Amino acid sequence: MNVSDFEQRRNKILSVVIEAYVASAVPVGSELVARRLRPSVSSATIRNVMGELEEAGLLEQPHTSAGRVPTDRGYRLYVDSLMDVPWFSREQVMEMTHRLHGEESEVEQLLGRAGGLLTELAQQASFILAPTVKRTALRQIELVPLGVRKVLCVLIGDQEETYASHVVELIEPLSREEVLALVRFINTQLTGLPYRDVVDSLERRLIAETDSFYHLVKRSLDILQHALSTEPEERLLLEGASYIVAQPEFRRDPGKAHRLLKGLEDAESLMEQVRSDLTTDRVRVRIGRELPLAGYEACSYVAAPFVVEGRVLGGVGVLGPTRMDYPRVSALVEAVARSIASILGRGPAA
Amino acid sequence: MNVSDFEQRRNKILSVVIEAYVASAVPVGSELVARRLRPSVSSATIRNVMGELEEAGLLEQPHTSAGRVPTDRGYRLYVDSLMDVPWFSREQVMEMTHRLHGEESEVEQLLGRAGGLLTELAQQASFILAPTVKRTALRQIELVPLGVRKVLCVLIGDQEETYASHVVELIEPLSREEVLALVRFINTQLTGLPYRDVVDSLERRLIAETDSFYHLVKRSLDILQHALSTEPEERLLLEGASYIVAQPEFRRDPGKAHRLLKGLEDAESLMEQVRSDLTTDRVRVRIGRELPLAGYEACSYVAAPFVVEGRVLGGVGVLGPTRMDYPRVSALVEAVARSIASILGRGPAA
DNA sequence: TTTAGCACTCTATCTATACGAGTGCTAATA
DNA sequence: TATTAGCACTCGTATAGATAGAGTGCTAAA
Repeated sequence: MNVSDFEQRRNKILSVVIEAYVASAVPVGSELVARRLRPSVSSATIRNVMGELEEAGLLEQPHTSAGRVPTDRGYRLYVDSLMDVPWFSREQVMEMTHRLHGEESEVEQLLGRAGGLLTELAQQASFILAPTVKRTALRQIELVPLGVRKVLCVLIGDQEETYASHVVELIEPLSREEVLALVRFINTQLTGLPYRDVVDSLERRLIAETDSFYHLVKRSLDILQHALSTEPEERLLLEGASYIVAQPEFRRDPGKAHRLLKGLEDAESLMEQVRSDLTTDRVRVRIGRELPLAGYEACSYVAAPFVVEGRVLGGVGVLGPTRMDYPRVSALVEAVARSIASILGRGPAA
Repeated sequence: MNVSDFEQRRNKILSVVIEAYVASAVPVGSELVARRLRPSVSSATIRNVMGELEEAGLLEQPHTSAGRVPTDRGYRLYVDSLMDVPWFSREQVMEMTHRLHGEESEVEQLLGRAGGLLTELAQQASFILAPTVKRTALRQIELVPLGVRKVLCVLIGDQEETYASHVVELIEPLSREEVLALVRFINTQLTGLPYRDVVDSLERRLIAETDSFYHLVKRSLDILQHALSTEPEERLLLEGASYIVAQPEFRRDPGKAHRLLKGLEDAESLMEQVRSDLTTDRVRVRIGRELPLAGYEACSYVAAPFVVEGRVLGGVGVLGPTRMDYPRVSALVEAVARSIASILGRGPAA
């Protein structure tokens, strides 16, 4: 038996342990692994190998006389090189896409359905990182006067259906004519500018200009600054928190569940993490301690971006205990992300 | 001792039991009650009275040799006639109002802060029933063309800062001129109409009219129908789900927690319930089985509407186990509701 | 009417014990 | 040299019995 054969068997055994543990949530013993292994081997041999796997830091024992449980590193190896991600059939993908199309074709509703679908199919909590105007570029704005000192500022982004409205209170009254002038000014001078840079750009102009534009720039700045300051960079739609509590690991230790839910309440930090993970067009898996967020100690997520015309518009993901069916969930998350991308890409619900 | 004295003592004892149980989450025995009672009585007497209270269905024993626990009916009597709701000092109210005012003055942010405040002070989950355009009357609409067959429909309500935007896909292209005509038509012909009636009204006109208006009515109907169909009647902002899991009753029985979180996911039914409870300007308390919602078996909520100029704009509430500090939570919920109302009433953040 | 006293009930806790799952090691085996 | 049968050992879990303690309801006396 050469080295490669050795490796292969080790890996196979690791996979069996992980898959059995994922299915049962109970530490896996050598006997069970031996029974599952294709070329029949004795449990004693398995024990030796499992000992090695433990020394390698891929498995661990809850206590001396228990079976083995995968470590974060064990899952990592499995996810990176061992698991095979199932393929969904054309029909299944069609079915999913069909379910994502629904009565209402707005992006908001589409993402809501996607969350529901993920949660239902994965039987886990799911999250969706939804695009907001603020990450796009200014395509158009509209001002709707609501009173002399109050105006609704409608921001429209250059990507599919990104828009937002914000009420802005003004110190100085704003006349009808001024509104028209402002809209014209902004829609001619600032289009194409990323929303994030709009305020900076206006501030710079304010310093430079002293001419007749000054007033326009000043007022635009006032309004856009306020409108943009209340607009979040992203939104996180979370669904299926109840599934967290239902998992055996969290039932056994309600404190763990509490900490996770507590952590989830600070959506900000999860968003940050997910965003930084979704820069490429790939499924990302974060396992246990790889997630440096308070409360997520025993959790993993699988996330994938939806990419339209080369741009990452947002992402979807499934969140659960480290004991997660990574192959299945990965396939699921990727399929849903692709479905969303294809729906968004093809524009209006066909 | 006359009948009234009897009653008074019974009630006093019920109150003591409830307050002790709320504080400790442990069944309350006669000894403890005797020690707390002002005019010193023996535990034997208390036992007799507690026996009566049990017969009356206000207390119950988890098992023969345990102390007593309040029933839903016991809490109900306590809430209706026995508890005294604490008063917040002027300073405390100011402090709260101050915390509700924040950097951002939009209603959305205000309500978000209110939820955070409630959750933090009550150490329980809180919810907020937020007003939407759909429950107000049409004050103005604006149409922003996003493409030849796509338009952003901005709905503005006749109440403080109620508005919404929806993208509407059109079958037929829409020209600039048509947009102007439509906006003019809607903003002159339909203002003041409750949004709920807008579609009906247009449909009736569609049947009646065959003249030149027909086209306008038809297209308005198309757009408004789509825009309104995706607009919810209400929104429910839920916060502090983690506190639910932290409560001892739910820690002991994770299944209960799971059922409640599951129930919470269907925000629709909770909204319905809360809305129907908040028709008057009063704090409403729902105790245990009085909430006919699946999953809420061992839960109560305390809710209060925020009322501006005689109209119920929305509501706030605290949700937790039936073992809740009703006096404190009631005071809290009412104070927050009033604060919100006063901020909304006085218009822009003063 | 109240209360001291007491027997009774039931749970929670502890201990002891047995059980069994799973391990690691050793020695025999192919 | 790799594998495996065998076995002693460990340790968690399940079971049962004993104990303590909290709280009750009842009775009889004050």
